[in-house]
Amino acid sequence: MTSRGHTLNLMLRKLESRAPLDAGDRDALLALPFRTQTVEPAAYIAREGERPERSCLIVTGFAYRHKVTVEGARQIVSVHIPGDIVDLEGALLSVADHNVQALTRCELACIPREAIRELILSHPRVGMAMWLDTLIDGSIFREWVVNIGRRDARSRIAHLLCEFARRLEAAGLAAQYRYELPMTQEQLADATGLTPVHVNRILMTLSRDGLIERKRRIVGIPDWEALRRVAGFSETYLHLDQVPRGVAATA
Amino acid sequence: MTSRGHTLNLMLRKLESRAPLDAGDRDALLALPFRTQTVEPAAYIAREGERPERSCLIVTGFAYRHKVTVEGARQIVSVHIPGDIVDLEGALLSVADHNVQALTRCELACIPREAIRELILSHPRVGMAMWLDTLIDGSIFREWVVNIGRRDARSRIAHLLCEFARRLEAAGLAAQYRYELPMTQEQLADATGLTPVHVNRILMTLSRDGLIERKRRIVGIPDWEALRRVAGFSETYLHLDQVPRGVAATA
DNA sequence: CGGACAGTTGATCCCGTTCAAGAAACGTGG
DNA sequence: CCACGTTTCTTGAACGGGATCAACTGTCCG
Repeated sequence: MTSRGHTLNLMLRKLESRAPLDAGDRDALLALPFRTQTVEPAAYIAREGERPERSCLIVTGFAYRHKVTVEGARQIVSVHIPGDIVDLEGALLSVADHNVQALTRCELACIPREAIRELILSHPRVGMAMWLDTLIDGSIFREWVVNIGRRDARSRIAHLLCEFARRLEAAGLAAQYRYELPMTQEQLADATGLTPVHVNRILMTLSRDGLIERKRRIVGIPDWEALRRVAGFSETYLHLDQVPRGVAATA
Repeated sequence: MTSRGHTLNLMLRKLESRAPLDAGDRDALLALPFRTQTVEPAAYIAREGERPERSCLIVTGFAYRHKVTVEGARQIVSVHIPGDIVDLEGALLSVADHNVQALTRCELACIPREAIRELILSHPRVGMAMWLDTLIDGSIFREWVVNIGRRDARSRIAHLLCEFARRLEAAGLAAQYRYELPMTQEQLADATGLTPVHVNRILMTLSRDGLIERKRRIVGIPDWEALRRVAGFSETYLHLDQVPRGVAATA
């Protein structure tokens, strides 16, 4: 009972930050059927080519999405943090076009795709919030295209670290530009389109230049403005400001 | 013949191919207020940082979305063809995170954001179709991240050419792997994260190897299977299976 | 006919890769 | 608690794909 409410509250808060919902929307959302599930690091949450049957809310832990080319090279296309809904595409697309894998041990709340479809048909404001969530996802993908396509290795890695800082902070999981990033350098390489060796060298120089501090996988940013400048980072694309306005909801 | 109904029929057909609509949905969609507009090549359709007030359906012509880094490098993040709805994010996001620019002369049908919001709240199935459209957009972005991050220049360009072939064919704008691609080599470079010079060299070798045929900006693919293999192309990510045949058959 | 822009080609350079090997850190099980 | 295999990180040396710089050749169009 309490755990039920608690778990989906995370999703409710996320969606409400994207678009205003009324009491009926909230109740319907919290009444969604779901199954909690704990997966180990590196476990697959979804596989390319499979027919998805559910969408997952990350309650705790980190996950990432990736694709593998025919030559066997892996590219990570996004990293997800607690509160994110991964595989929302599972609700509407008939076949998964990428893999979702756990980065750390994750607690997930899995919701059957039919339940989501019914919810958005009966409560269009919830659908609107989910759509908005997908739009923001898309915005982040676009920035990743720019990051990988047009920034050199140093800016590229700095940009990734800036993005995590702001997203984790917005989710209440980081403060004062210090956070845990549970990714190996190989995974960072796969996220930035570089090699692990080069990622290592760049991290070294960033540390040496006082732009970041590293203790194991804790990242600290002593001078945000300096790192931001190196990265060419501007957080507009994260749409964190998404103030609920305009879409009138009667509470 | 640019009657009201005719123009929006293109959008109706697009959305109907993504999710089933009923008669009421159709009528409401066709009753959307819109303004047709013709823009010249290179004209801006939307600008980063602006507050979007409308979304645009491309009736004829090509357009692309891009971002510019602080160092001035440009990255094209997507290319759009007739029937595509660009800037659907304009309906929900409060600030545009990228530019949209015309590639050729374009006829657009511009719909005010408020009208779209009202439509999806009153007709959730339409909202669902638009959401699905956004999800497929996202899938294409992911593939671009992989393309730019993990494929070498030759595969990268081959992949882009394969993608255009399939998308244009699905829209009824290409047949037998022959189509017009109204992009300069500089724009191809900006789309693939390469330099114009290198794009030129790669196109040369692709021609020399009989993988493509070029006459001005007409691209022909004499041996689809061969180019597909060079590109490592698999069309799952385009989710064309959700699209019935002949979507753009404006007979 | 001339000016502008797109495409082509050559020469050279450099950022990031590749290959290789050692050093930490991290579990395990004894 | 330590011994030990495994993964991750680190560093060096050499290579190469694509960038850069620069010049030339169409081709379109007024």
